[in-house]
Amino acid sequence: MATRAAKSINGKAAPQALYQRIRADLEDKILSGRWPPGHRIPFEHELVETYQCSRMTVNKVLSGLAAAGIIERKRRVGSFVAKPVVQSAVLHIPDIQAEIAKRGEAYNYELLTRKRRKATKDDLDRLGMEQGCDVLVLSCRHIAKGRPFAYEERLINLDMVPPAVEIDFARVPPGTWLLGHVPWSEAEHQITATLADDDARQALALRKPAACLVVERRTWRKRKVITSVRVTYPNDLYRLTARFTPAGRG
Amino acid sequence: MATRAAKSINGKAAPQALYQRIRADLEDKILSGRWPPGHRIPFEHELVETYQCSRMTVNKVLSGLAAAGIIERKRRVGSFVAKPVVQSAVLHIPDIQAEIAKRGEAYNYELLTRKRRKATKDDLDRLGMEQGCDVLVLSCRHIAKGRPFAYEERLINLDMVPPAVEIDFARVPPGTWLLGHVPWSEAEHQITATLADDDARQALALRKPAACLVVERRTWRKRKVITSVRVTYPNDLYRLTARFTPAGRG
DNA sequence: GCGCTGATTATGTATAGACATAGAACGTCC
DNA sequence: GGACGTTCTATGTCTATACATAATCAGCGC
Repeated sequence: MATRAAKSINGKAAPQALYQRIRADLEDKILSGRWPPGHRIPFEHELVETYQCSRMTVNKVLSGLAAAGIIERKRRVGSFVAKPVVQSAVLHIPDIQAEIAKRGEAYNYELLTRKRRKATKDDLDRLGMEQGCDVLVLSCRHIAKGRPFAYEERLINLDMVPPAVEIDFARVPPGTWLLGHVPWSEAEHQITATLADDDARQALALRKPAACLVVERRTWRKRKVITSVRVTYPNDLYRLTARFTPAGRG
Repeated sequence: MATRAAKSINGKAAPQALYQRIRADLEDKILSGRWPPGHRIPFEHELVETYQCSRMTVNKVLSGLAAAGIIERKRRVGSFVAKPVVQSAVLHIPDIQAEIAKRGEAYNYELLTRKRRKATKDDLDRLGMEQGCDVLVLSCRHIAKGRPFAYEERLINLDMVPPAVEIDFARVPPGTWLLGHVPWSEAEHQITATLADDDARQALALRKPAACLVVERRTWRKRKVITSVRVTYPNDLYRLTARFTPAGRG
């Protein structure tokens, strides 16, 4: 079993070490959604059978996945795909609905516009894509204590998230739905301060120009963009906090 | 060697598993600064001697530390304490000087005020501390291409960083110096958009009120605050980006 | 039905031994 | 001196085995 070199598992390029290939294999099953959150991972002894290696090796893989928060393990019970993290401990720009609820304020949400179209050049720009795709274009606003709290403009890549077209986003905010249903592997935020543009000013019911915090986020799965969103917060209503520890030092 | 239970290494509470205690022990040596960046970690076989365990066990510890970015390992060479991350891959609010240099723009820096004092109530508030301490109070501005780029107000906890009092911050920006000389274990950012206050407006040479991005950061080592800084960027000159991947999914 | 007990089982931790491999150090040859 | 192989060694990976431990489950007595 110690022979290195090729021995491809399911036909993809072999990284090198056996345990890395096993890990890549399992991660792929999970991140691709084939094994959804809550799905039971085969027992260690089954994986030993599957990959024809020792238990120590699959144990190393599973321990690593658990440490990375991708799976959860319970003694005597088994290992399961972890629920997607609603809110990364790292960057606290979560689901706006949950955010407001946590503060104990009344939450309200309104879908302003919804359009499905082939991506325009501008859409592709915002998504950071080259190739065309179908997109769902949404704008909405979030209301806390009766006051407009955030204005959200979102693009969803329908090629990556076909089910999104079926969802009634007049009832459930797109961010909430996406967080709960679409696994992602990478995210990028850009944060700027600007004076609200006309759309935003209208949606936020701002009389005169005001400083706003603008958060633009793009989310990927496997190097393909899932969604791009720009959220505009009036200056006095939002405060973004990010707290972290250099990897693993907690 | 398989006897669990106590067996305290260096007299601190034993987490439980041997490899966890070894890890805690090494991490402590590193984060406390006793083993500074670049310091050579004992060879695996030496650690085996020290902790009286098998090489697999110390290997697991060292691999973990390497995965967490706390140490770097090189075959045939050894393991070394990693250089402090100048710029976390996670939150990109780095050294302003380096930032501007990377853009290839002319950089200039001016110390505006410097004061040493017993922390006032307000200072303690900004540091998030209860207990009094000595602080160094600095304000300065960063200039790119001849134009004020950022206004920085900083507090340094001199109890945590005594050498700071010796440094000539008219020559080297405090952020640059601190990043290079003081290890930290945790940081928190708060980001808001506001209209520049008077101090900031003057320092940034803004004629009229303008939307500014305000980044407040506090940095800790071992639960004690090292420094607190508030940086104000005129709206059109700065864009904060944060890119990340849920732990370990790279 | 209820609560206790003990068996079962998957994971958690640790071991010793083995071979692979990258890269530094050293020596050799031209 | 500089371009080469060779050796040496610390880390990288893997195995087979062992025992610990937590949680579940079945069986028992009442």
